[in-house]
Amino acid sequence: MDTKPTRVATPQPDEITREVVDLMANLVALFHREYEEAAAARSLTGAQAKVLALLRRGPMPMRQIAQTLSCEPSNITGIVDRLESRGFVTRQADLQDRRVKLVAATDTGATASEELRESLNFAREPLAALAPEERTQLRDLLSRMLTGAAGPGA
Amino acid sequence: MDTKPTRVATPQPDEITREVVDLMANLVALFHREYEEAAAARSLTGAQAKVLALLRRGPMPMRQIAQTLSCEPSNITGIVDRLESRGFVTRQADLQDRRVKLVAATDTGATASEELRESLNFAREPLAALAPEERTQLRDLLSRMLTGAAGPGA
DNA sequence: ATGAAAGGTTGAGTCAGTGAAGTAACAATG
DNA sequence: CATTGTTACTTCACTGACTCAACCTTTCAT
Repeated sequence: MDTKPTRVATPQPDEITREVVDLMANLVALFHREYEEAAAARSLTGAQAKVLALLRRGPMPMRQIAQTLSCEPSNITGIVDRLESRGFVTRQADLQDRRVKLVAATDTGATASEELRESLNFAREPLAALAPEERTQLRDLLSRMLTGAAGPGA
Repeated sequence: MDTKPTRVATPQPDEITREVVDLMANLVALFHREYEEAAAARSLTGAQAKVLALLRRGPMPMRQIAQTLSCEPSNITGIVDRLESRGFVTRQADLQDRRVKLVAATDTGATASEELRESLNFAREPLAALAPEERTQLRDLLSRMLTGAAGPGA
Protein backbone atom coordinates (compact mmCIF):
# COMPACT_ATOMS: atom_id res chain seq x y z
CA MET A 1 0.00 0.00 0.00
CA ASP A 2 0.85 3.69 -0.25
CA THR A 3 3.90 3.11 -2.40
CA LYS A 4 3.61 6.59 -3.82
CA PRO A 5 2.16 9.05 -1.30
CA THR A 6 1.17 12.48 -2.50
CA ARG A 7 4.06 13.99 -0.69
CA VAL A 8 5.74 12.66 2.38
CA ALA A 9 3.14 10.75 4.37
CA THR A 10 5.50 9.35 6.97
CA PRO A 11 7.63 7.01 4.91
CA GLN A 12 9.34 5.72 8.01
CA PRO A 13 7.44 6.19 11.25
CA ASP A 14 9.46 8.40 13.52
CA GLU A 15 10.49 7.49 17.00
CA ILE A 16 7.78 9.45 18.76
CA THR A 17 5.06 7.87 16.67
CA ARG A 18 6.35 4.43 17.58
CA GLU A 19 6.33 5.29 21.23
CA VAL A 20 2.83 6.67 21.04
CA VAL A 21 1.62 3.54 19.30
CA ASP A 22 3.14 1.35 21.99
CA LEU A 23 1.66 3.48 24.75
CA MET A 24 -1.65 3.34 23.01
CA ALA A 25 -1.45 -0.42 22.83
CA ASN A 26 -0.90 -0.59 26.58
CA LEU A 27 -3.68 1.85 27.23
CA VAL A 28 -6.01 -0.10 25.00
CA ALA A 29 -5.17 -3.30 26.85
CA LEU A 30 -5.76 -1.63 30.19
CA PHE A 31 -9.03 -0.08 29.12
CA HIS A 32 -10.21 -3.30 27.60
CA ARG A 33 -9.49 -5.28 30.74
CA GLU A 34 -11.27 -2.77 32.94
CA TYR A 35 -14.25 -2.77 30.66
CA GLU A 36 -14.54 -6.55 30.60
CA GLU A 37 -14.24 -6.71 34.37
CA ALA A 38 -16.82 -4.02 34.92
CA ALA A 39 -19.17 -5.83 32.56
CA ALA A 40 -18.53 -9.20 34.19
CA ALA A 41 -19.35 -7.68 37.58
CA ARG A 42 -22.87 -7.21 36.19
CA SER A 43 -22.87 -10.65 34.58
CA LEU A 44 -22.55 -9.12 31.16
CA THR A 45 -19.99 -9.92 28.53
CA GLY A 46 -18.05 -7.16 26.85
CA ALA A 47 -19.99 -7.53 23.63
CA GLN A 48 -23.30 -7.41 25.45
CA ALA A 49 -22.22 -4.31 27.34
CA LYS A 50 -21.24 -2.62 24.09
CA VAL A 51 -24.63 -3.27 22.54
CA LEU A 52 -26.37 -2.05 25.65
CA ALA A 53 -24.24 1.09 25.58
CA LEU A 54 -25.31 1.77 22.01
CA LEU A 55 -28.94 1.66 23.04
CA ARG A 56 -28.51 4.48 25.52
CA ARG A 57 -29.46 6.93 22.79
CA GLY A 58 -32.62 5.10 21.92
CA PRO A 59 -33.84 1.98 20.10
CA MET A 60 -31.84 0.83 17.12
CA PRO A 61 -32.32 -1.65 14.27
CA MET A 62 -30.27 -4.83 14.36
CA ARG A 63 -28.63 -3.85 11.12
CA GLN A 64 -27.40 -0.55 12.46
CA ILE A 65 -25.98 -2.17 15.55
CA ALA A 66 -24.01 -4.53 13.37
CA GLN A 67 -22.69 -1.70 11.25
CA THR A 68 -21.70 0.41 14.22
CA LEU A 69 -19.86 -2.50 15.75
CA SER A 70 -18.38 -3.56 12.42
CA CYS A 71 -19.57 -7.12 12.54
CA GLU A 72 -22.00 -9.44 10.80
CA PRO A 73 -25.70 -9.04 11.52
CA SER A 74 -26.00 -12.69 12.44
CA ASN A 75 -23.59 -12.05 15.26
CA ILE A 76 -25.87 -9.41 16.71
CA THR A 77 -28.77 -11.84 16.60
CA GLY A 78 -27.03 -14.06 19.13
CA ILE A 79 -25.93 -11.24 21.41
CA VAL A 80 -29.38 -9.69 21.44
CA ASP A 81 -30.91 -13.14 22.03
CA ARG A 82 -28.91 -13.46 25.24
CA LEU A 83 -29.62 -9.90 26.33
CA GLU A 84 -33.30 -10.42 25.64
CA SER A 85 -33.52 -13.69 27.53
CA ARG A 86 -32.16 -11.88 30.58
CA GLY A 87 -34.56 -9.00 30.24
CA PHE A 88 -32.04 -6.32 29.32
CA VAL A 89 -33.52 -5.51 25.94
CA THR A 90 -36.66 -6.07 23.88
CA ARG A 91 -37.23 -6.50 20.17
CA GLN A 92 -40.07 -4.42 18.81
CA ALA A 93 -41.22 -4.32 15.21
CA ASP A 94 -40.71 -1.09 13.32
CA LEU A 95 -44.07 0.21 12.16
CA GLN A 96 -42.60 1.92 9.11
CA ASP A 97 -40.78 -1.14 7.82
CA ARG A 98 -41.86 -4.48 9.14
CA ARG A 99 -38.62 -6.16 8.17
CA VAL A 100 -36.83 -4.07 10.74
CA LYS A 101 -36.63 -5.03 14.39
CA LEU A 102 -35.89 -2.25 16.79
CA VAL A 103 -33.87 -3.26 19.79
CA ALA A 104 -34.61 -1.20 22.88
CA ALA A 105 -33.07 -1.33 26.34
CA THR A 106 -35.45 -2.13 29.17
CA ASP A 107 -35.23 -0.18 32.42
CA THR A 108 -33.08 -2.94 33.83
CA GLY A 109 -30.83 -2.79 30.81
CA ALA A 110 -30.51 0.98 30.83
CA THR A 111 -29.73 1.00 34.53
CA ALA A 112 -27.08 -1.69 34.18
CA SER A 113 -25.48 0.23 31.33
CA GLU A 114 -25.43 3.46 33.28
CA GLU A 115 -23.96 1.80 36.34
CA LEU A 116 -21.29 0.21 34.23
CA ARG A 117 -20.38 3.53 32.71
CA GLU A 118 -20.09 5.09 36.13
CA SER A 119 -18.02 2.26 37.51
CA LEU A 120 -15.23 2.55 34.99
CA ASN A 121 -12.42 3.18 37.39
CA PHE A 122 -10.36 3.77 34.35
CA ALA A 123 -11.57 7.30 34.47
CA ARG A 124 -10.35 7.91 37.96
CA GLU A 125 -7.18 5.92 38.31
CA PRO A 126 -5.03 6.82 35.35
CA LEU A 127 -6.58 10.20 34.69
CA ALA A 128 -6.10 11.25 38.28
CA ALA A 129 -2.41 11.41 37.55
CA LEU A 130 -3.02 14.39 35.31
CA ALA A 131 -3.67 17.97 36.26
CA PRO A 132 -6.94 19.49 35.07
CA GLU A 133 -5.34 21.52 32.32
CA GLU A 134 -3.44 18.48 31.18
CA ARG A 135 -6.69 16.61 30.91
CA THR A 136 -8.04 19.34 28.69
CA GLN A 137 -4.93 19.10 26.58
CA LEU A 138 -5.35 15.36 26.29
CA ARG A 139 -8.97 15.70 25.33
CA ASP A 140 -8.11 18.11 22.54
CA LEU A 141 -5.35 15.91 21.18
CA LEU A 142 -7.51 12.81 21.19
CA SER A 143 -10.35 14.71 19.68
CA ARG A 144 -8.15 15.91 16.82
CA MET A 145 -6.91 12.40 16.20
CA LEU A 146 -10.38 10.96 15.99
CA THR A 147 -12.03 13.59 13.84
CA GLY A 148 -9.04 13.57 11.54
CA ALA A 149 -9.20 9.82 11.01
CA ALA A 150 -12.66 8.34 11.11
CA GLY A 151 -15.59 10.45 12.13
CA PRO A 152 -18.35 8.04 13.17
CA GLY A 153 -20.45 11.00 14.12
CA ALA A 154 -23.82 9.59 15.23
CA MET B 1 -12.16 1.55 46.59
CA ASP B 2 -10.88 4.99 47.56
CA THR B 3 -13.62 5.58 50.08
CA LYS B 4 -11.33 7.90 52.01
CA PRO B 5 -8.90 9.57 49.65
CA THR B 6 -6.07 11.59 51.06
CA ARG B 7 -7.76 14.68 49.84
CA VAL B 8 -10.22 15.09 47.02
CA ALA B 9 -9.74 12.27 44.53
CA THR B 10 -12.51 13.15 42.12
CA PRO B 11 -15.69 12.34 44.01
CA GLN B 12 -17.80 13.11 40.97
CA PRO B 13 -16.04 12.83 37.65
CA ASP B 14 -15.83 16.24 36.04
CA GLU B 15 -16.94 17.02 32.53
CA ILE B 16 -13.49 16.85 30.97
CA THR B 17 -12.84 13.44 32.46
CA ARG B 18 -16.05 12.16 30.98
CA GLU B 19 -15.17 13.48 27.58
CA VAL B 20 -11.72 11.96 27.76
CA VAL B 21 -13.19 8.61 28.72
CA ASP B 22 -15.56 8.70 25.79
CA LEU B 23 -12.83 9.69 23.39
CA MET B 24 -10.68 6.95 24.80
CA ALA B 25 -13.45 4.46 24.23
CA ASN B 26 -13.67 5.47 20.58
CA LEU B 27 -9.94 5.35 20.19
CA VAL B 28 -9.80 1.95 21.80
CA ALA B 29 -12.47 0.67 19.44
CA LEU B 30 -10.63 2.09 16.46
CA PHE B 31 -7.30 0.69 17.52
CA HIS B 32 -8.82 -2.68 18.30
CA ARG B 33 -10.44 -2.93 14.90
CA GLU B 34 -7.24 -1.99 13.09
CA TYR B 35 -5.31 -4.52 15.08
CA GLU B 36 -7.72 -7.35 14.35
CA GLU B 37 -7.74 -6.49 10.67
CA ALA B 38 -3.97 -6.32 10.46
CA ALA B 39 -3.75 -9.68 12.21
CA ALA B 40 -6.40 -11.22 9.99
CA ALA B 41 -4.49 -10.06 6.93
CA ARG B 42 -1.77 -12.46 8.08
CA SER B 43 -4.28 -15.18 8.95
CA LEU B 44 -3.73 -14.58 12.63
CA THR B 45 -6.36 -13.90 15.25
CA GLY B 46 -5.98 -10.99 17.63
CA ALA B 47 -5.08 -13.26 20.52
CA GLN B 48 -2.48 -15.10 18.48
CA ALA B 49 -0.95 -11.82 17.36
CA LYS B 50 -0.76 -10.64 20.96
CA VAL B 51 1.10 -13.75 22.05
CA LEU B 52 3.44 -13.46 19.11
CA ALA B 53 4.10 -9.84 20.00
CA LEU B 54 5.05 -10.84 23.53
CA LEU B 55 7.65 -13.23 22.19
CA ARG B 56 9.50 -10.47 20.39
CA ARG B 57 11.65 -9.99 23.45
CA GLY B 58 12.57 -13.64 23.66
CA PRO B 59 11.13 -17.01 24.68
CA MET B 60 8.66 -17.04 27.52
CA PRO B 61 7.04 -19.68 29.74
CA MET B 62 3.38 -20.42 29.19
CA ARG B 63 2.63 -19.28 32.69
CA GLN B 64 4.15 -15.89 32.17
CA ILE B 65 2.26 -15.36 28.95
CA ALA B 66 -0.98 -16.08 30.77
CA GLN B 67 -0.11 -13.65 33.54
CA THR B 68 0.87 -10.90 31.16
CA LEU B 69 -2.35 -11.32 29.22
CA SER B 70 -4.42 -11.71 32.40
CA CYS B 71 -6.03 -14.99 31.49
CA GLU B 72 -6.02 -18.63 32.50
CA PRO B 73 -3.03 -20.76 31.52
CA SER B 74 -5.32 -23.30 29.89
CA ASN B 75 -6.35 -20.62 27.47
CA ILE B 76 -2.77 -20.07 26.38
CA THR B 77 -2.40 -23.79 25.74
CA GLY B 78 -4.97 -23.57 22.98
CA ILE B 79 -3.62 -20.39 21.42
CA VAL B 80 -0.06 -21.72 21.39
CA ASP B 81 -1.33 -25.02 19.98
CA ARG B 82 -2.71 -23.21 16.97
CA LEU B 83 0.35 -21.02 16.56
CA GLU B 84 2.58 -24.06 16.79
CA SER B 85 0.60 -26.08 14.26
CA ARG B 86 1.13 -23.26 11.79
CA GLY B 87 4.82 -23.00 12.47
CA PHE B 88 4.81 -19.59 14.14
CA VAL B 89 6.18 -20.75 17.48
CA THR B 90 7.84 -23.75 19.08
CA ARG B 91 7.65 -25.19 22.56
CA GLN B 92 11.02 -26.04 24.03
CA ALA B 93 11.63 -27.52 27.44
CA ASP B 94 13.38 -25.35 29.98
CA LEU B 95 16.60 -27.04 31.04
CA GLN B 96 16.51 -25.52 34.51
CA ASP B 97 12.98 -26.64 35.26
CA ARG B 98 11.53 -29.36 33.14
CA ARG B 99 7.98 -28.50 34.09
CA VAL B 100 8.32 -25.23 32.21
CA LYS B 101 7.78 -24.99 28.50
CA LEU B 102 9.39 -22.05 26.82
CA VAL B 103 7.48 -20.71 23.88
CA ALA B 104 9.68 -19.16 21.24
CA ALA B 105 8.79 -17.48 17.98
CA THR B 106 10.15 -19.10 14.84
CA ASP B 107 11.62 -16.93 12.11
CA THR B 108 8.28 -17.06 10.37
CA GLY B 109 6.53 -16.00 13.54
CA ALA B 110 8.93 -13.18 14.32
CA THR B 111 8.67 -11.86 10.79
CA ALA B 112 4.90 -11.95 10.83
CA SER B 113 4.85 -10.10 14.12
CA GLU B 114 7.22 -7.43 12.87
CA GLU B 115 5.26 -6.93 9.68
CA LEU B 116 2.10 -6.62 11.63
CA ARG B 117 3.62 -4.01 13.88
CA GLU B 118 4.77 -2.03 10.88
CA SER B 119 1.45 -2.28 9.14
CA LEU B 120 -0.56 -0.66 11.89
CA ASN B 121 -1.95 2.19 9.86
CA PHE B 122 -3.28 3.46 13.08
CA ALA B 123 0.07 5.09 13.56
CA ARG B 124 -0.11 7.04 10.36
CA GLU B 125 -3.74 7.92 9.89
CA PRO B 126 -4.89 9.43 13.15
CA LEU B 127 -1.49 10.53 14.34
CA ALA B 128 -0.78 12.31 11.09
CA ALA B 129 -3.35 14.86 12.15
CA LEU B 130 -1.02 16.01 14.89
CA ALA B 131 2.03 18.20 14.63
CA PRO B 132 5.32 16.70 15.84
CA GLU B 133 5.35 18.66 19.06
CA GLU B 134 1.78 17.67 19.73
CA ARG B 135 2.76 14.05 19.33
CA THR B 136 5.45 14.55 21.92
CA GLN B 137 2.90 16.13 24.20
CA LEU B 138 0.56 13.21 23.68
CA ARG B 139 3.28 10.71 24.38
CA ASP B 140 4.12 12.40 27.66
CA LEU B 141 0.51 12.55 28.78
CA LEU B 142 -0.14 8.92 27.96
CA SER B 143 3.08 7.91 29.59
CA ARG B 144 2.11 9.71 32.79
CA MET B 145 -1.28 8.04 32.79
CA LEU B 146 0.16 4.58 32.42
CA THR B 147 2.99 4.81 34.92
CA GLY B 148 0.69 6.48 37.40
CA ALA B 149 -1.85 3.67 37.22
CA ALA B 150 -0.41 0.23 36.58
CA GLY B 151 3.22 -0.16 35.77
CA PRO B 152 3.60 -3.53 34.05
CA GLY B 153 7.26 -2.79 33.56
CA ALA B 154 8.75 -6.05 32.27
C1' DA C 1 -47.41 -9.44 -10.90
C1' DT C 2 -42.67 -10.62 -10.90
C1' DG C 3 -38.14 -10.29 -9.54
C1' DA C 4 -34.42 -8.06 -7.12
C1' DA C 5 -32.83 -6.27 -2.87
C1' DA C 6 -32.78 -5.53 2.15
C1' DG C 7 -33.53 -6.97 7.22
C1' DG C 8 -33.25 -10.67 10.11
C1' DT C 9 -32.67 -15.53 11.55
C1' DT C 10 -30.73 -20.26 11.46
C1' DG C 11 -27.10 -23.64 11.37
C1' DA C 12 -22.40 -25.22 10.93
C1' DG C 13 -17.96 -24.34 12.26
C1' DT C 14 -13.72 -21.91 14.41
C1' DC C 15 -11.61 -19.50 18.09
C1' DA C 16 -11.38 -17.33 22.83
C1' DG C 17 -12.08 -17.93 27.36
C1' DT C 18 -13.18 -20.15 32.08
C1' DG C 19 -13.06 -23.84 35.49
C1' DA C 20 -12.26 -28.38 37.22
C1' DA C 21 -9.56 -32.44 37.08
C1' DG C 22 -5.40 -34.73 35.86
C1' DT C 23 -0.17 -35.55 35.03
C1' DA C 24 4.67 -34.58 35.56
C1' DA C 25 8.39 -32.29 37.82
C1' DC C 26 10.21 -29.80 41.68
C1' DA C 27 10.86 -28.82 46.75
C1' DA C 28 10.72 -29.59 51.60
C1' DT C 29 10.21 -32.46 55.09
C1' DG C 30 10.54 -36.73 58.22
C1' DC D 1 14.78 -42.20 50.61
C1' DA D 2 9.42 -41.81 50.97
C1' DT D 3 5.82 -38.44 51.75
C1' DT D 4 3.54 -34.46 51.07
C1' DG D 5 2.60 -30.26 48.93
C1' DT D 6 3.22 -27.03 45.26
C1' DT D 7 4.00 -25.49 40.51
C1' DA D 8 3.62 -25.79 35.30
C1' DC D 9 1.14 -27.42 31.85
C1' DT D 10 -2.58 -30.12 29.59
C1' DT D 11 -7.26 -32.02 28.82
C1' DC D 12 -12.14 -31.79 28.81
C1' DA D 13 -16.60 -29.73 28.97
C1' DC D 14 -18.96 -25.65 28.31
C1' DT D 15 -20.34 -20.78 27.05
C1' DG D 16 -19.92 -16.86 24.17
C1' DA D 17 -18.25 -14.29 20.03
C1' DC D 18 -17.77 -14.33 15.40
C1' DT D 19 -18.07 -15.58 10.22
C1' DC D 20 -20.20 -17.48 6.25
C1' DA D 21 -23.78 -19.53 3.52
C1' DA D 22 -28.57 -20.53 3.09
C1' DC D 23 -33.19 -19.11 4.03
C1' DC D 24 -37.66 -16.46 4.91
C1' DT D 25 -40.15 -12.20 4.81
C1' DT D 26 -41.04 -7.63 3.55
C1' DT D 27 -40.24 -3.87 0.46
C1' DC D 28 -39.46 -1.73 -3.82
C1' DA D 29 -38.88 -1.14 -8.84
C1' DT D 30 -40.64 -2.27 -12.97
